[in-house]
Amino acid sequence: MKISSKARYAIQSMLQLAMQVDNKPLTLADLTQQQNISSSYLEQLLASLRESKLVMGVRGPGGGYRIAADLADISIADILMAVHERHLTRPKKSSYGISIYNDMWWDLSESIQNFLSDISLADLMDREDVQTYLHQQRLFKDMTSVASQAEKQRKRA
Amino acid sequence: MKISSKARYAIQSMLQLAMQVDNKPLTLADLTQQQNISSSYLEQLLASLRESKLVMGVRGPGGGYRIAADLADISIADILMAVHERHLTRPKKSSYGISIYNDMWWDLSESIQNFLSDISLADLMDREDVQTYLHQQRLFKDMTSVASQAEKQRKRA
DNA sequence: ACGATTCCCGATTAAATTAGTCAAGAATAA
DNA sequence: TTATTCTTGACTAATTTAATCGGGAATCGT
Repeated sequence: MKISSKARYAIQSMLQLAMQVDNKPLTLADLTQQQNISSSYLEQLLASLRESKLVMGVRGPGGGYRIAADLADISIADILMAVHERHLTRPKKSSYGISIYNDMWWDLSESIQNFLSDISLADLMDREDVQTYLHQQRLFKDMTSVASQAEKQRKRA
Repeated sequence: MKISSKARYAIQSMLQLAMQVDNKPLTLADLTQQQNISSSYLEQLLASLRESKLVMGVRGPGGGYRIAADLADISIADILMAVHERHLTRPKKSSYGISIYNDMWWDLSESIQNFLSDISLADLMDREDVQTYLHQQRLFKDMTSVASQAEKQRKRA
């Protein structure tokens, strides 16, 4: 099965953002480093994600992009729709003469849609290795925050 | 969710073929009439489907295309793979340094793949309205075959 | 064997989408 | 204020999708 690389970039970016401890922003540069893609192109994709209110941009030093909604409320379908706009919708039943093949097609297409709508970012993160990874990140963050506290103490003295 | 129109054409064609009573061949012209698409383009898609052994061509008058396997053995994933070749495969775990985002991506991608592999043409046809339609087609065919028998009788006399 | 039908094959072109690049501007933290 | 970082828009290149054309090969009915 081929999924467009556009979709892959978008989803991978969302995953990276989703995994940030405390939803701390990631810069475009941060995001681009993981995937090998030009930053200006990824920027365009992020713009789409922003328009769809899936991420938000934070300007200035320390800024970047962060997730703009609850992880359980963002589905794979949402992400795909955000980046490849222009999605067709099922014609009204009334438009007469629509063939049975057409009906079958739309049914299929809707079940794919539903499947993808059922997978949230939260679901994807609910895996053992991911959780372990996140746990480590948090530990690391605590350590460094303790260290910086100590540092401030030291300077003050 | 956007599915490429290439995929849509392929799936719709397969559906049309699948619904033929007695797997009687449909010509390119028959297939193109339902969808609005150029016949030469559809021909290219059918060539891919043929290479993947999903359909077979029958030349000469009365010929056309017909399904080349059991309907229960042809999945949506098979059809998609046939028309957009060039499908990536998950990198070996050994290639070191592969990120956790990458793992998550491939897991997702595999679950989509599995989902699509689980939907066969037979499944899609297992719907009440489709069955009713097929039933009517068969009745019609019986009627006309009886009529043509009668016709032959008449000529012979 | 002939003629009509229909798939088969290759090359070529056009349109659409995806991917990448560049440059100037606006917000913000330190 | 200055460095950082997103924002915006326009433009180009590469790739994929869609369409077109022409001739060839198999097969059916007569």
